[in-house]
Parts: sequence; structure tokens; C-alpha cells
Amino acid sequence: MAHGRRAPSSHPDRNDTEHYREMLAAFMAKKGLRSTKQRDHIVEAFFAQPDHVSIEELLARVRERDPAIGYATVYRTLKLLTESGVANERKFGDGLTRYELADDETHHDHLICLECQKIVEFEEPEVERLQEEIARRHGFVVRSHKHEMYGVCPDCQKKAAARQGRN
Amino acid sequence: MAHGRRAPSSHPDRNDTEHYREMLAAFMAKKGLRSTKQRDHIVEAFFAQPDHVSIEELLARVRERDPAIGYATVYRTLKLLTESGVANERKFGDGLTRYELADDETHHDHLICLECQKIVEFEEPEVERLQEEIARRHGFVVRSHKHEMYGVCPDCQKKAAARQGRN
DNA sequence: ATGTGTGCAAAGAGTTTGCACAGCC
DNA sequence: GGCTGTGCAAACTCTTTGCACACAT
Repeated sequence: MAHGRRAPSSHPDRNDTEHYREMLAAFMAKKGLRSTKQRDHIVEAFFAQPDHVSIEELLARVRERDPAIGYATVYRTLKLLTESGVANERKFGDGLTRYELADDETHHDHLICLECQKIVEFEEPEVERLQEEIARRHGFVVRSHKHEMYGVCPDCQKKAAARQGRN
Repeated sequence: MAHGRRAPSSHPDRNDTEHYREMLAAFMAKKGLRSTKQRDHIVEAFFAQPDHVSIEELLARVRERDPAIGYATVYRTLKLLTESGVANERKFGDGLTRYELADDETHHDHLICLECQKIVEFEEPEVERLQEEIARRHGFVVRSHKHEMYGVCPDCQKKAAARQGRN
């Protein structure tokens, strides 16, 4: 693949997103879909913050530029991004659908803080390898995976310890 | 822990569920909660099929015994089971909340077929070990985790191949 | 008797959809 | 001009909640 490997948690620069812009353009051309200012705004907002964004967050961001944009449009555009292979839907436990760049090369997974909802990404190639082996053992062909750990982050552990000290 | 290790995908026998029955009884006693025939039916239905049951499935099963049971009661009882530590909530991608026995010793994870929705459990202690290491590296204390692989099961691969052959 | 539990129906939260109008090609 | 896209609001799905009555303890 042409684009470079992206370190977890870094925001992709223009060059990194180029590949996804092309994917999207190709998909839209193939389906006869049109480019509109709403879609452009939403796509830009997504590329500017492409990790774990919820519809709400995206809508807020997009409305800074164009207050008239409706949330149905955001839903529809994110579905478009998902279908074109640019974005992936993720459902963490909180009932919201979040979206992230569909980076099929960099398989990052998530550590989620149960107290402050902070999401930390990690990569572990060894886990990837084991996964493949498990799938093979069961005869599955794997398309995607989800690996999340829920716990308490260092900051919240400190806070909890401080609370403990006071009481 | 007193209860035996349970192999993935096997249904626990009476003896296996004993431990959970005790947990539940202790929780209810502590909170001053009451035993009712509805709760008994729901709990039995859950223990009879404790893996990945949805509220719908549970409700259908419970109504075979008592058609008057409302779904609010099933929701409330499953929440009770979750709070008492007997059950765990799981959200796979389909928008339904499913419940399973909260077996904190046997960490089984899931392989999910994207075509027929079949769910296969697997265990991989090595992955568990790696997880712990990753969490430690990030300073997290892990409470729970979720590890799911989405793909195509052997049956559906065969079906797809057959379709291919015919066309 | 007291207060928890239940069933129903309504309310919520998140997401999808139908429709008339707007705007791209 | 034709057809896609948009915004709004209504519809939908799953889950939670308020209320009056039922029933454990």
C-alpha cells in the first residue's frame, strides 16, 4: 500500500489522508454521487479528528462552519464514508456509534477508562498474529476485529488514591 | 475460587451454576430484594442458556412458562443479574444487548460470523497475558475486556463457494 | 402493614426514513 | 431538467421509567 504507517493517536497530516480522499472520490464517482459543501465540511471535520468521533461531536464541529447542517446529513455522510471504506464504525459500551479512519494496515485497539471515558490506542502485533491463528483453528476467515480493554487509567487511579487519603 | 473451570460453549450443569445462585442470593439478601416467581423464571431461563442471550430470546423462553411476564421485568432482572456479578452485558455490533454468565475465571472471547451471526467462543491464555502487559505499559488497571473477531465461518464459506460454482 | 416487584404504557436516546425543496451535473 | 442531497420532523428500535396495583416478607 502506498501510504505510510501511522503511529497510534497521531493525527494524520494532509499527505496521510490523501489516500482516503482518493478512495472516497473513486467510490463517489462509481456510484454517481455528488460533492456538496455539506459533505465537504463533514469529511474535513472527520479527517481533522478521525479517531473515535461521535456523530454529536462531528455535528458540533461542522456547525461551527455551517450552522444549518442537520444531523441526518452527518449520519448519511458517515455511512457513506463507511461504505467507501474510509471510515469504520465502532461501538464502545456507551450506546454511541463512533467513527474512525479505516486503517486496514495499522490495527490499533483500545484501552478505555471506565471513569473518565478516555480512550488510549495501542498496537500489539503479537496479538494480531495469535488472533489469526485462533481464527484459522476455527476455520474462520477474519474480516475485522475489535479488541477493547476496560479499566482505570493512571490519572483516575491517582484521583481515587487522593480521595481515599482525604476520607 | 470454588467452582470448576467451564469449557467454552458447554452449558453449565446444576453444580456449575450453584456458585452463581449463591452470589445472587447473597446480593439480594444484602439489598433486601425479594424472590418472585417472575425472577425465578427469568433466572432459570438465563442459567439454561447463559451465553449471548438477548432480552428478546429470554422473554420468549420465559413466556412459555408464564405468558404474562412483561419485558420490563426481564430488563430489570437482567440488570439485577449484572449488578450482582452473575451476568455480564455484551454489545456486539447488532444493536442488541446480550447477556452471558460472568465467568471471571474463564475469559472466553468471540468469533462472530458476519453472514449467519453464529457466535463461537474461544480461549487464548496467551492473549490474556499480552493484554495484561499492554495495560501495565499504559498504567491501566484492567477491569474487563472485549475481544471479538468478525469474519466468515466455515459453513458460510462453503455456501459461498457453492454459490460461486452454480453461477 | 410495609414496601418491593410487576405490567403496562409512555418517555428517552440514538438512529433511520419520507417528503418537499434546494442545488449539483 | 433531471436526479441526487438536504433539512426537518416523524418513525423506529431498543431500553428505561412512572404509576397503580399485586404480592413477598
